[in-house]
Order: sequence, then structure tokens, then C-alpha cells
Amino acid sequence: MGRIPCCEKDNVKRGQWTPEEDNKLSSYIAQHGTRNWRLIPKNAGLQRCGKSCRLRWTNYLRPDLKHGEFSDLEEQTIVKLHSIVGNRWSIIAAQLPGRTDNDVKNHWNTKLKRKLSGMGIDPVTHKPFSHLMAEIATTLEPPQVAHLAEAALGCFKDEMLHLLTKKRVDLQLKQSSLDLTKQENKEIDSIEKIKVDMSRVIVQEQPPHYDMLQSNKPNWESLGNGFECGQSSFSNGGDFPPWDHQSMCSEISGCATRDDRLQGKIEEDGDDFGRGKEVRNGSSSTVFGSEGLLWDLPSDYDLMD
DNA sequence: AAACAAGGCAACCGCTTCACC
DNA sequence: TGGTGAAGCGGTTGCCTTGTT
Repeated sequence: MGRIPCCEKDNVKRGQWTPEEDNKLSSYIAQHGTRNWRLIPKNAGLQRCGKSCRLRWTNYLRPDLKHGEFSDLEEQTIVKLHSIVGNRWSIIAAQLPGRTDNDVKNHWNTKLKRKLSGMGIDPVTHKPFSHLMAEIATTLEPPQVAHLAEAALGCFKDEMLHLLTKKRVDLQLKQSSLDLTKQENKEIDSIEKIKVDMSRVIVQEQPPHYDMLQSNKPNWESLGNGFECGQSSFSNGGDFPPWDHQSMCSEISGCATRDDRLQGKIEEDGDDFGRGKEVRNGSSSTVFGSEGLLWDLPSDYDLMD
């Protein structure tokens, strides 16, 4: 049977929108609203597919959209919500007035994902990579655990050596020309120190994370004096892991999936979160409450560079 | 200055869900 | 109750800009 295509593909324009097209669409919608996207391009005098018009309007032309940089608060909100609902961009965008799901998705893929990885946190599970390794290790026999640890250290070592040797070459080139600044001398010292520390870790019989494998409450202090990455610092006194209770809550409760938890909250609030329609772009009531969010990260959970 | 790589984002694609008949 | 079109949604692509070599 098949479905009738929403438009004649041969007769529609594709690609970037021109200012004239934007004007036509905006003024038509200002007069007639957004009923029936199939008719809008025809009535507005546009050679575009209705779907294309809808996307252009919702993602770019709508007057209530924000177009600037994401604020720190917005970024933190995205990360927190992503840890709860995953890639449900419309739900996340609904909590950020003026942002679209496309905005949020792009920002996540281009910036936030990398930021989290750089902090040693897996952007999919929101758990530290080391913790994931420990989880995997619990399913293995001791000899396999040793191999796993070795492989993990090997990967880390290769990565670090690549970075360090690259940096080292750069600095040595400069050193030969005798124009090293104090700052650059400091960098060389730091790099040497890291190398020494790494070599210690690699030859240790037990990796510093070993105690994670031994008890339910790891000794976070054993990971060093906080877990630093750039200017982001995880130092919380060792009482709880720096990445928060929420990412751990599924395993602690042992049953609820992210959707289950979300659904529970939805029912509690009497809101319909089944699809994004009612909540899209934050125009309707929030299920996350006026104060913002259901779960709070520790104050040290700082994404900002 | 040119070539190349990487990042960022708008737009598209195709599947799913909703609403209506 | 099943069929159909419209709309929603997430993943992917492709182009433009910026940075690096």
C-alpha cells in the first residue's frame, strides 16, 4: 500500500534556507499559525516540503528561541537529565526554555560528551571509566581481572605516552632554541612527575582502584587527592564518589531503569511524558518542579572548564 | 598562502506515535 | 478495529567555519 510522500521530492527545494524564505514562512505563520504543515509551504509561496518548514520554524525561526551560548546552568541541567532519561532530547529540551531538542542534541554531541570523557566519566552511563572497569571485573575470575587491569593500564599508558611525548617534542624543540619561559619549564617538571607517578602505578602489584573490587564502598581517597582534570576538580573528602548517587541508584535499588524512574515521577506528578508533544520546549508544566531537578549532584560536580 | 583536519550546526531521513475516520 | 495522514523524535549527513600544519 505504502504511504503518500508528504511532498513531491522533485519540486521542492532543499538545503540552506534563504532570508527571503525565512521571511515568507515567518510572516505566514504570524498570520495563520502552524496548522497543517503540508499546506503551509504552498500557501506561503515556498518551494519547500512541509516537514522542512516545520523544522525550520521549530529549530530556528520561532521567536521564543535562544540562539546564544549554553549557560553553565543549562549544561549542568542537560548532563543531569541525560543521566536520567538518556538520549530523550525532547524531554531534556523541555526543561530548557528557548532551547530545541536539536540544539540540545548538537551541544551534547559536540561539547558535553567530550567534556565528560575528559573528566574520566563515561557519557553513556555517567559513571567513571574506572568504576565501569571495576564492574566488569566483578564478573571475571581473578586471572582475567589481572589481564583486564593490564589491558586498561596499557590503553591509558599508550594514550598518556602519546600525549606526553608529543608535548615533550614540542618543548624540546623550544628548549634547543633557548627560549623556554618559566611556565614551560614548569610544564616539563610536571610532565616528568606524571611519568614517574605513572610508572609507579604500572609496576604496583595492586592497582590503586583495587579496593573497589574488594568492597561495596570504595576508598575514593586512594585515587589520590581528588580527581582532577583541567580546572575541574573532584575532591569531596572521600565519603561518596564524585560522580554522584544518581548514576549509582539503579544498581543500589537494583531494579529501576532510567525510564522506570522517569515514569514513576511522571505518574507522581500526573503529567504526560509519553511523547514530547505536551512538554516540548518547556512551554508546558514541568515535571521536575520549580526548583529544577529531582537529583542533585555534589557541589564539586563541576563541568565547567 | 594553501591544504588539510576538526568542530559546529542546520537540515534531512526514516521510524514511531498520535489523532482521526 | 484497522487504515491513513500528520506530527514528533532521534540519528545521521553534509556544509561552512575555524584552526593547524
